[in-house]
Amino acid sequence: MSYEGPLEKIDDFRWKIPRDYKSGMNTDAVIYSGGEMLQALREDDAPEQAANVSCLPGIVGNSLAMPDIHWGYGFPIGGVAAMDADEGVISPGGIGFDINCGVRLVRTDLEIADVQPHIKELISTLFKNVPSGVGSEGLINLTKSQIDEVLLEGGEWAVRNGYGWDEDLLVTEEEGRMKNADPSKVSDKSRKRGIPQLGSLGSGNHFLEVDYVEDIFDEDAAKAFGLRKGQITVTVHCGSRGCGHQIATDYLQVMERNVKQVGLQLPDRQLACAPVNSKDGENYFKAMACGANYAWANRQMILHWIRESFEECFKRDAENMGMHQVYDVAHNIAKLEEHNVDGQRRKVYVHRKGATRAFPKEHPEIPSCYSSVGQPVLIPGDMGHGSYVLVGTECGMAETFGSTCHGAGRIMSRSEAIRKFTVQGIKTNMEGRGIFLKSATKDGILEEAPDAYKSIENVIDVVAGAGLSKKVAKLVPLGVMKG
DNA sequence: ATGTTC
Repeated sequence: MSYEGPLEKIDDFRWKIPRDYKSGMNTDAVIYSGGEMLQALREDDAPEQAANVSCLPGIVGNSLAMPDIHWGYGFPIGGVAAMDADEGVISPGGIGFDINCGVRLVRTDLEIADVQPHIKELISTLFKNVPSGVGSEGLINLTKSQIDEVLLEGGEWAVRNGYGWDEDLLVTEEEGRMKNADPSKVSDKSRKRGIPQLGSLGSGNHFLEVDYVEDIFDEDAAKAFGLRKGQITVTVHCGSRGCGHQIATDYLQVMERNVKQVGLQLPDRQLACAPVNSKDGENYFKAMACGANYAWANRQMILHWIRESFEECFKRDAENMGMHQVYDVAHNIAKLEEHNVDGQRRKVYVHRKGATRAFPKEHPEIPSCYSSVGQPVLIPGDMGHGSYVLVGTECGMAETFGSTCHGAGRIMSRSEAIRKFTVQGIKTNMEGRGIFLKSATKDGILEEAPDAYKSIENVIDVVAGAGLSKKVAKLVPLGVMKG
């Protein structure tokens, strides 16, 4: 599938699909892209999906898409859409199946020379301590009342039960707990899938990575985030496992029924939605919050095992190694937020699907320790080329409801990658560049081959060039554990 | 992403 419609150049980084492109569009769609990514942009149907999103009732501002846009369920992955808090809709397809898929970054006081000689042992220890892979199960047995506590309290539950430090919550989006969560809106099927999987990494593009800080671009922000050149950091990328997936599946069914009942005309049935103030809409938002809380508890537990693994390997306390969390941010979520729109202050439900919140300095919802510089934004690249730390800007707040990209974005399907690459080829290539790789499965490596992804540099150049966020640091892997 | 087509 490819996109044949209009893509009007606004400037080097902004491309518009005007609202007269097709009937039913309420606003323009604006895609942030540029350079060699423009070719790939037209090669799948994602721009059409960005146009479709503008047909949803109550959309505020433009339908937006980040440079790592690619085809997704209903909404494009890389999409951002704000819906009016009184007259808008909420749509599970605008959040994604993996509710609160996100990234957590931990810093250390260790240097490359401390870790490089032990990287195989360290990755193997992480592998032993953090369950991973398709259908992977955690190391604890929750009761039904405990899973409800997890859904209600998120990261707070994990810290209260000994997984991590109180300070971790202060540097987690929403402090690790969405307050509107209501476990009674989550199905038993979702609980059943969630119970055994809490505290596991999962599969696909989820990973755990030991990196070093290769470069610093913004000294002030890096200093506030506790980052400096040559330092070892750890990144974890995962989400809400089968629990969030089931919540999305359950409510897509509910909302498809709703769309049919009220006779809402949509260009794609995968845009199934319900008014934010309807019972269905409210129930989904409460259940989505539970899925988000599950993911924060999950990443919190994994952080605990990361600290334990370092302690095991280096025979020092995590505190002594300075293993403080820098931040944890979601990139598949909807949030009720206040934004300035055409000079007016408005409450909107911001859908971010494969898009990362990026609030600027002095925003009341970011941790006070980062208030003078802005919110840390964590962008994983492919497993061979590392990740970026960015910081939110006023421009992003004004143009994209405080949002930016979420990663490199695939350019090759999983099946094509499995056909095209070999495990030995990928491993040899990565080891040649000093990166040790360990995975639960052979296909896990093949599907995530670095060359199956767009260049993270190109994606970052667009969001930085457009001013949606600012580069702070580049992290390069020494060791990768694939789910 | 996902008990990878309940």
